[in-house]
Amino acid sequence: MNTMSMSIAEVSEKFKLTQDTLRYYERIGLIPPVTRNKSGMRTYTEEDCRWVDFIKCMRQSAGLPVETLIEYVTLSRQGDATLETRKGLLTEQRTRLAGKIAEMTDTLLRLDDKIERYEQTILKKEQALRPQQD
Amino acid sequence: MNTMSMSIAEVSEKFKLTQDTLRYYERIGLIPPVTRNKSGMRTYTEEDCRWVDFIKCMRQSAGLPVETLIEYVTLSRQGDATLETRKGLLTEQRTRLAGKIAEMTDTLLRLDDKIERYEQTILKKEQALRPQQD
DNA sequence: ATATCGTCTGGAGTTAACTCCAAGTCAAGA
DNA sequence: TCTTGACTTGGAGTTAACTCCAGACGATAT
Repeated sequence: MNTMSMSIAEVSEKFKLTQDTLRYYERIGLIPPVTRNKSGMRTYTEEDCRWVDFIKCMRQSAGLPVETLIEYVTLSRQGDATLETRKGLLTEQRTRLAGKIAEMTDTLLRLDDKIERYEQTILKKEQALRPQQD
Repeated sequence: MNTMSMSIAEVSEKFKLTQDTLRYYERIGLIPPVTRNKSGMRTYTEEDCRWVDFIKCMRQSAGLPVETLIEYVTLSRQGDATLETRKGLLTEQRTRLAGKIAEMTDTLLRLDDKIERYEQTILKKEQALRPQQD
């Protein structure tokens, strides 16, 4: 079921995060408290899912530390007074991320170079092994 | 001193890795054994430094796990017979890295979007606070 | 000769981020 | 009513990658 609300098993499946990780994230305040049913079980609303998605993305792709994200979530729960602060936080992380991407792009070129040199070396080896042909 | 060989203090300074990390990397085989002087101290040759530089780059920028790099270094020390294997290993990591960069670029756009929305929200708030001025 | 400094080693300790587990609750089916 | 299965909690355990430390050694300065 996608509309209304999802069990922890469904959310785990959908976002490829273990149930343990989902509970852990909530426990440490990395995502806001998830909606519960009368027997205390988590029933993720769409809003809850958006948080899971956002946090997963910021952790796994952007690589932001858990602590920074807890700070962001805490600010969010304090309402409009923290809008500027939150924007500042995201902007700073955006800058970091852009820097990291640039650095990784350099590294990619360096790797390409190294691989290219391997190709040359291997080619030379092969030629040395059949000196009489062609 | 840059030509000939450098002490661990100099290498640490140059590559911004602590002496402990340099010794650790060598101990676990992440860089090949470093040249020593008669009293047993490390005296990094240019070749040693190139290893440090490469490994630092692959760890910190490409984010390759230590284990993978140990494998690469081990292969390197086995000579030309492992050229193909090493090239394959690097090629695989290149693909991973390219994927990661693509993913992070998506995330960057997503962050930009979110920041943009913050800007809109903040602007609206400001307008609401001074209703009489045009 | 002695003190200081930079370095050495082996091993223990730390940190971040999960990951696992035991014991308990709740709802549904046999 | 009993069992089964999905879920709950608090807390302990794990993993990767360092990071720190104590005790020893060798070269140089006093």
